[in-house]
Amino acid sequence: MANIRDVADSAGVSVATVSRTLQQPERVSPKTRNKVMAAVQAVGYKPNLMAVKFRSGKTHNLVVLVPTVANVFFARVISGMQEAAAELGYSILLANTLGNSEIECHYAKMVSTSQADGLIQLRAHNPFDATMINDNGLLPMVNACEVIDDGQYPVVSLDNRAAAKAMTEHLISLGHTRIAMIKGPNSSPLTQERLVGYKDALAQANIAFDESLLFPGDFTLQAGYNAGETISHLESRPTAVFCENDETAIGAMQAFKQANLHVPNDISVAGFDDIAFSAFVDPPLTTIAQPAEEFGRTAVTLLVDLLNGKIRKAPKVIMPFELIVRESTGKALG
Amino acid sequence: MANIRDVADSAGVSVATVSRTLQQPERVSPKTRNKVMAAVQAVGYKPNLMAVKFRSGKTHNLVVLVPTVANVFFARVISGMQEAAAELGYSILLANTLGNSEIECHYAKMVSTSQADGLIQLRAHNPFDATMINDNGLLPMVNACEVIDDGQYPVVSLDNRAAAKAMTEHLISLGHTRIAMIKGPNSSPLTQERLVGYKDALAQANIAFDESLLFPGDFTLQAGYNAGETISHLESRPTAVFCENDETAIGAMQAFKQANLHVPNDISVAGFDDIAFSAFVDPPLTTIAQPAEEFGRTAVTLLVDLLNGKIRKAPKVIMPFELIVRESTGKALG
DNA sequence: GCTTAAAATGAAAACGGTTACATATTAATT
DNA sequence: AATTAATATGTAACCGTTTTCATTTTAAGC
Repeated sequence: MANIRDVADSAGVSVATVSRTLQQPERVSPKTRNKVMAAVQAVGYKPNLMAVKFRSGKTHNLVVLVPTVANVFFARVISGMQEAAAELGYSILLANTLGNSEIECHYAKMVSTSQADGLIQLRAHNPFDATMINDNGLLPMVNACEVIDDGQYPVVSLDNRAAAKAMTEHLISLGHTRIAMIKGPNSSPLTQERLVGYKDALAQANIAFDESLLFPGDFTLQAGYNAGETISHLESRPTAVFCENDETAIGAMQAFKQANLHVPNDISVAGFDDIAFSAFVDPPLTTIAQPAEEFGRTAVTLLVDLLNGKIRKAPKVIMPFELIVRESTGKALG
Repeated sequence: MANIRDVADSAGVSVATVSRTLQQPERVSPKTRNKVMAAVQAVGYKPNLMAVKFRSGKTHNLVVLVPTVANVFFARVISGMQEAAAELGYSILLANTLGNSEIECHYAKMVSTSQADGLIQLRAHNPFDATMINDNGLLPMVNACEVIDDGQYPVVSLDNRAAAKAMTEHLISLGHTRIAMIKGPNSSPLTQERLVGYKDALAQANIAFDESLLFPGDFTLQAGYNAGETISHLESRPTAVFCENDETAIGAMQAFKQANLHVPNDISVAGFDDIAFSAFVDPPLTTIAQPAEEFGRTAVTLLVDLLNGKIRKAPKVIMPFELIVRESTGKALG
């Protein structure tokens, strides 16, 4: 592989001149510039970017910790990250952590070992351990979607409480009073927030909160199906079910259909996230749209700002949500 | 940040000894080994992996070109890659290329500029251009899922022709003779192969191939929906539709329902891929299961073998498929 | 205890760039 | 034409490792 010295020799100039020609062409005379460019072509020179990154101390890599890349919502977020990163000249190193702290820690080390400049975490968990503390304080991280809100790191999130409240209000406005909720994993703060929003709406409508209408889940189709089955066979069935994500809702709807319950006549179902599938299930799912790609873009932008020292205090960005009413929710009958 | 020299000073040894202690501990005496280890702890040393990679010439990064990370099937493939890569000590650099050759080319450059050791391409397209040719021939690449079968690069794929034939035979065995096909993008060889398999089965059953039963698609829910709508309003409707992936099938089913067609009584629907959603739609989708994660694992393993010079001739790995019969396909009525 | 082989360690070069500083060249000013 | 300023180029140090080769220390053999 030809290196910069080969180019210098071929062009009859010094390596410094070659480097300058490639980095800041305006600093070298047109004549030598041409000579150098020709030599680059002639010897087939490709700068060794590993050397560049090493020398400059900037890798232009960003590590992204994703609980599951197979999650459709995260896939959209990642897509947005890729775009923004490409525009800003960064590459994304994607880690599929399965929510495992050890795996997270492993990838987080890439930041402390100079393999990546910063990290984006999509789970409410600090992936750094004591051995990774930097001399000058915190390692550069941005926390998105699922967030730990301790003011240390920039955060980009949704007002999950308000969104859950809006959805619950929608169900209440349709006449529902027995509204079940299929939750996400308890470990996720997001789940807690949405629960609070749900309670807010109930309280506001003077509906007593009923613990027995809460069902466990983990954001998967299967968990939604399982909870849906349980709900189907309840003696006093709720008339509406609010699911903490769309996969859960789709799984639950499937269980209802197999139990011969009609959605929404027998039971209304609402989701959260507005993944692509939600508009194509039967009936199309009422849900909360989140600007997933924008989450990704914003997280990357914040992180790059952080790396460039453009951020003093950790900002907290709240993204807008939108209630999407489709056909899976309807008037409470009976 | 403490470097290897700080450790050497702190331990009172040379940098060479520190390096050896960390790389090949057996080559240094137990006494100094302890001294060095203690010094590493004391100064909080973390090797700069950028420097290591630069020096060693091995980045242990693999670039993966994915047309869309948001595609559920690819998400599973990526998941398998991550696993295998982690086991082998490699990192995955994921590029969301949107099937755009320029973006692919941009990321492919990472290999020729020593930012990554090799590349995995999930699309049937050579991402390298003339400027990226290596002195010693081809750049290390493995082609998976959608493949160009020119014998230059290792390949891991499905026998798409056989799989499509199996599915078509299944439909024929249910009494269907007018079987429509909603295709993938024409640019994909995979689409052509599946079409051939479909024709194979028709020919074998002495059913004339009818060009008018072919509908265009691009693997998205929306394309499936659009084709489904068209099919619904056909004067002489087919009794079965074979879709080239599950998203397409789910989109089409939705269109059929909205046209008041019952699946499978009025029309049978079959998909391809067996994504998670397929078991949770109504009715559950008959499809071809592909070992997606295994595709990813195999691709990574092949690439690493290639990098280690363990491969002489480009191997061609054919993964097994499985026909999954669920409730979206049924006997042809009338 | 002396010689020799083996093991442990250190000094310094190398990897491929960037960049501060010194020097040479050109242009501008009088 | 001489002086000065601006521009262009070259020299060499540097980034943090690994690794070759030389040297020192330790162990083994007699």
